[in-house]
Amino acid sequence: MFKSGATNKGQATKAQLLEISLRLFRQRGFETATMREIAAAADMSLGAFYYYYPSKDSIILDYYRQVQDQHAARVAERWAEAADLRARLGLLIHTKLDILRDSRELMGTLLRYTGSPDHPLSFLGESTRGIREESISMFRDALSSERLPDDMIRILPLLLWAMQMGLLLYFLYDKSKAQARTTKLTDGALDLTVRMISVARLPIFRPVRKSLSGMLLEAGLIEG
Amino acid sequence: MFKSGATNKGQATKAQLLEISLRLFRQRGFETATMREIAAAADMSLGAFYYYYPSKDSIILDYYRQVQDQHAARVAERWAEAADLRARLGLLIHTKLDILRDSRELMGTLLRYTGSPDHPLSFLGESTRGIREESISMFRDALSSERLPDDMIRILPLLLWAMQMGLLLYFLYDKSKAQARTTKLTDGALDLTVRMISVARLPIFRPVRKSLSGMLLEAGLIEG
DNA sequence: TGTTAATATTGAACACGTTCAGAAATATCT
DNA sequence: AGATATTTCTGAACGTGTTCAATATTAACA
Repeated sequence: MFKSGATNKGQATKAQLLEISLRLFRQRGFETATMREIAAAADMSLGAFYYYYPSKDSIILDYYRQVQDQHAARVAERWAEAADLRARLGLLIHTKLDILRDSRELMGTLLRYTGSPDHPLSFLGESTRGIREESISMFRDALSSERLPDDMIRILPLLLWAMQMGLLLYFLYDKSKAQARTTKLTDGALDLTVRMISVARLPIFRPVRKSLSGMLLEAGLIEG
Repeated sequence: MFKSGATNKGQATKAQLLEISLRLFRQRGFETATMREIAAAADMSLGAFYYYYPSKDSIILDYYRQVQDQHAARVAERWAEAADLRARLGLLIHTKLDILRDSRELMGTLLRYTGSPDHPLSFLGESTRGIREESISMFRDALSSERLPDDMIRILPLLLWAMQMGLLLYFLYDKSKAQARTTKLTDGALDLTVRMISVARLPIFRPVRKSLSGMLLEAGLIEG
């Protein structure tokens, strides 16, 4: 399947099917929208659809890829405007929130197999490693112009990514208008974060940092 | 349904059905085990089973309840042995790991609807609030004998619970023998935690603590 | 061009979780 | 005991995601 170049006929229809599917998911809800509906909307038989996507859930994986690409693009656009660390972190997270705002249900669906490590669609599993690492790398980039001890450079991207995950979870459950509470929490968390970073950078905290980085290294959560 | 006393006939069979279901889930896997198999193992018709549990997933909710009760009981048993904060936190988390060790798949299933805030089985939703608060309260108890500033007393139980969640997630994905890596990570994290608690307690950190507790309060994550 | 290989599509079937009108069994009341 | 209400159970059906052998369509090659 799709052995020849990237601008394949097959890949084009697959991209089209992704659009149609996402539109239906947003209109009718992920559960409510049936595969038969999707196939009908795409003017093909039910079985034909399965030639492109192995399962209903697997469509969400491409959505995830789309979100990550969009995130990287939109952040790059405005990267120059962000003068300091605080601004860059704000740009990163607020942009992500904006992208996900109208698709929170889909984002939630993405978490469905987080508890199943071996499932091909596990959010923390192997199949999503690439996207995850791109996302973590964006935080690495945000830190790159700071003068920080090596251990912090290794630890912080993961920690910031984890914080973003926490905020996204809060975002998902946020019933306030336009998720205003999440916006506020994000800004508060980031203010605190940059303050804590400049404190943690002090030489007094070197032993603590060493313990932490040793621990995370041994756990395989960061690399040497 | 079940209008009379607690020692009802119906509740007894429901408890039996829970046992049978969990046994089958562990033996054959949650997905693989079918409702028809479960009903057959319980010597009743498929439809009859649905008189007791509204869905396959909902069985897991009772499992969650069972885990929490077992956790509270086992921790209470050995509470006296734990002399200081470090020991109490270790007892809490290691006991939980022990309880879940042979049912990691079931535990993962419990996370299935974490991304669906309004789903009746959402792990962070309303229907599980009671269990969740019991779990957080155990950390409050572990801290009760410490002399800590008020704000830390309010913040720490939530933070420790969140850390436990993180460790459980790591545990779920841990492929090392007997999940030894999780054990190690847990001990390292707890050592660091108690160190950080005694640092954060110092008056110099009062402003930071105030920001944090104000933020969490406004976010509705802790109570005034 | 004619033949072969790769790609794309079909439609019917399957297994699964779930629903439900109704029947049976059991408890409650007069 | 008989009548009535409540609890428990049945079996057949439904809609869903998914599979697959068979077929049509398109590309590659001689």
